[in-house]
Amino acid sequence: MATVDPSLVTDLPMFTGLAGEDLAEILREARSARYPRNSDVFSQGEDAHSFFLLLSGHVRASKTTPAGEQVVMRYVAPGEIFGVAPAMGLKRYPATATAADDSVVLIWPSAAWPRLVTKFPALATNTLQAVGSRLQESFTRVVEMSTEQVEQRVAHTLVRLARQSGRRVERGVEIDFPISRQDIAQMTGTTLHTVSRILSGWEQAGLIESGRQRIVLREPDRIVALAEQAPGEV
Amino acid sequence: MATVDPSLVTDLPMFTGLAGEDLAEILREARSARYPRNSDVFSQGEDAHSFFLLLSGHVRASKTTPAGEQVVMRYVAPGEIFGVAPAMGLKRYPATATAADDSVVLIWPSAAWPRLVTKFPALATNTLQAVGSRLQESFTRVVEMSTEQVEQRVAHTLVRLARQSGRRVERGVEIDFPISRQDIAQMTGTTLHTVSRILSGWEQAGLIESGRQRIVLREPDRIVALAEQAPGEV
DNA sequence: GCGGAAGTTTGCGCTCGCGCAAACTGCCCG
DNA sequence: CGGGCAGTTTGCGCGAGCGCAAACTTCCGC
Repeated sequence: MATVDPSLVTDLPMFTGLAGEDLAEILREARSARYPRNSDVFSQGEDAHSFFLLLSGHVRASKTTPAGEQVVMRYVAPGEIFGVAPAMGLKRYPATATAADDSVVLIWPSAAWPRLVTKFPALATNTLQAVGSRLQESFTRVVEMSTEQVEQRVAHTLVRLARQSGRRVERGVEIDFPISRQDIAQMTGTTLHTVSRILSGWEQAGLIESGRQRIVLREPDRIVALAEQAPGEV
Repeated sequence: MATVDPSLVTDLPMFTGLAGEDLAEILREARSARYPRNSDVFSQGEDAHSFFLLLSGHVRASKTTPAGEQVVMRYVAPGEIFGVAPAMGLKRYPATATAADDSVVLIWPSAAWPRLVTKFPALATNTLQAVGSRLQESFTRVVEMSTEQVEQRVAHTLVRLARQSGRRVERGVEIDFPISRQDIAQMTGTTLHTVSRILSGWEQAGLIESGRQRIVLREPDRIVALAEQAPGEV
């Protein structure tokens, strides 16, 4: 397996303050792998043997409750690290990571973490920032779940997905990976039925255009408005 | 202002791997302050000038939505760090920290962080673990909000508070700081009315004993059972 | 010891969104 | 090209819990 070309990753936030030979040394410890759509990168509860960086594609992180229900925690976009359980002191992965689309990832063995972080303290700082911004996202989600109605939550979720992984398309912004009503339901704490009803409504109103696992925001601004307006205020 | 006695804090997770002169040096950069009950340590949106460690008392971290609603993110227990926005690369505090009870905190100026973390990389690692475990808690909360009914969420919340800040008392476990129905409502995404109804029910059933800003779990095991059982299963 | 403020309890009606059920449609695979 | 499956749409009825309103209780300051 060939070594990873540093030029692919130099500009990522994860490697801020690292370059040249340092970066090359870090990359030498990694291998890359391809995951076809719908395959698992790792599973909840599994021994946290590695940590990852997504090069291309999209990865869905989801948690399963004791009762067997699934909740989607986030979608990982290219350039982001994920499965950093070892750095947070966890022995097992707290969630399952599934390729939402064909994906290529870099993989470091967890055992390399202590050594790398000792030699390159910038890694700890950068990881801390990455984890910190995830904590903010998670807080935002708790706040939304606590205070917003379902329709508003769905709007917020679509806006976030579009910002993070939107692709400009003829008339609007398309979410750049296959995503089902069920997935959105599991991100917003509702049922696929309710999501379907809401999206149908928006499609009628010309706000979006959608199909099987595909959503195009035709009028992003009006979706943003839905996301931000107070519940009663129409 | 006297220097902080290292013996007070040596055993905290935050200072794992640090001792003697190193620890003393870190503490020399801090000052301590006392916050009376209901006073704010810092406010959401304020410039993140400092980061903190709680020595005694309890601090409530809450976020206010644009619409003016409050959501309680967590209660900080003694020994924990909080307000670590600077370490996560934030310029402003994302939440408001209020003393839930008379509290004593250590305060470091944010400006000291880069220097300290460079000189003592263990700080970054320890902070990463602290932030990581908060991320896990936050995820747990998202999952609960997504899949559980209100009664179950309240049960989970009380169990968590009792584990984190419970005090063994004559018959049961008392939550060790003043907490209102309103606070619990803001932690569980419901209204104080609903919380009041639920707690009244539990009090009738002998599961708890409660008063003004005071809750004693009489039968912790049965509350745990409520928290864990599937909604339908009675 | 009194008055008021803060916190808590309780009632009632209504609505959002779930649960259940069934039909529909685009896609993949044989 | 046809069968079947995965994903989606839609209808209908019901119930958890919210919104509003009002009474009650405990605590604190004066």
